[in-house]
Amino acid sequence: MKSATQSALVFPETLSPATQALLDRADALCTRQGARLTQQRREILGLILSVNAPVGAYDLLEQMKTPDRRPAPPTVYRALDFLLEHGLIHRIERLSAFVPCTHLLHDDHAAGCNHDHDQDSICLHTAQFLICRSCKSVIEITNPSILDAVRTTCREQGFVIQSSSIEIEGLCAHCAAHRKTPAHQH
Amino acid sequence: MKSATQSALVFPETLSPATQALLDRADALCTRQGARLTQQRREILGLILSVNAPVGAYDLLEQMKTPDRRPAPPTVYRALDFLLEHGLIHRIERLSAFVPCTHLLHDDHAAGCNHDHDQDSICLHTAQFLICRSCKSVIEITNPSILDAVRTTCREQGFVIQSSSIEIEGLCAHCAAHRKTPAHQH
DNA sequence: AAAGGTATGTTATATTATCACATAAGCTGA
DNA sequence: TCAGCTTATGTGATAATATAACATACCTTT
Repeated sequence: MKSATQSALVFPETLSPATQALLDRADALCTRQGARLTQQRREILGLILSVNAPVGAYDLLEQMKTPDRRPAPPTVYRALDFLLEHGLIHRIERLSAFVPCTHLLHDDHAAGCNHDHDQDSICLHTAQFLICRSCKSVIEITNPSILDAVRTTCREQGFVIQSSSIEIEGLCAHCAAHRKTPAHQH
Repeated sequence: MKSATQSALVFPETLSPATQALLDRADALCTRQGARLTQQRREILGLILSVNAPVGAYDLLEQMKTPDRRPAPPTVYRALDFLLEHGLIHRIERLSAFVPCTHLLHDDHAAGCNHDHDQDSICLHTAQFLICRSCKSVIEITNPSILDAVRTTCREQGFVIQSSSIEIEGLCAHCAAHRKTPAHQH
């Protein structure tokens, strides 16, 4: 009776060249920030990058096990903390799971900033997620108008943002289209 | 060695008349929705209302214990699920804790709608929280422009919102003012 | 090599949440 | 009223997520 979660995540045997390239990029970003993307952190980021879904800490832990090595939870959590702090991944609160930051994947100016902001130098690295309850997909969106509205409100209140999460659960376009529309109520 | 959390929440011995009034109001709201605010649910909502802070499930559990009665976790979680479904409380994901919905406390039109929305009949009962890391205060804000921005984005994407949470962590105005402003970095 | 910071290993345990199954309580219609 | 249904609760066990505390290793600078 394994204690692993029942989630059917598929981890590839080996990392794709594309993933390797992203890891190299992440490495460069860390270096630029005076931080070290150690082998272990790199491994864990690699696992997160190579699964097309949010991954739980214990999924990672399972995946890291070999006959030789049985890492304990702190190993994973420490790496996750590092990756979070350096803006390489996000935690999705509602799922207690982790995904790569889209900026690492797509942006050209990726993580130009250094992420320990205070005052009103809020960096755009704030995450917004659409979580589909049906197909479990999670997509990260970056909508400046949401962010602006949040910023404005905080400024009005004198509240200093350090981090924020915006998580929207529902049905993605695809799943919504493939369901009989349920009765409306109001 | 109690397993209770170390949080120093203060629960009053008895409920204030104001809290009682809110409970009656909640009761009426439930009735209107064809649901029953049973004695147990009422008790738990009462506890949440009477603490001026987010409360964890196990805090509630501790508080409910008497020499006669040792409720188990499902008792609390079932009541919390009910209260969430009926829009009487919110869960703060980042804290794994619960607070009353401000609409119950303040609004006149409180929870006029019935909360199992689909399609684009998104009800305003969506929560937005400012969480102070220093003093641990949590305030719920209701900013239509944030909500509008979220709604617009979702509509563009074809995403059907079922629920959402917006959680902003940082320093409240008071705490921000009482700190030496730390060095800026960018 | 010594010293100091950073990173990792390891054991134990804390904290949060759910499952599964039994019992009770409230509601409805004959 | 009571049989039968639905809803609510009790109870024991356990799952899933996360951290504390302390030891060891590793890396860099002197």
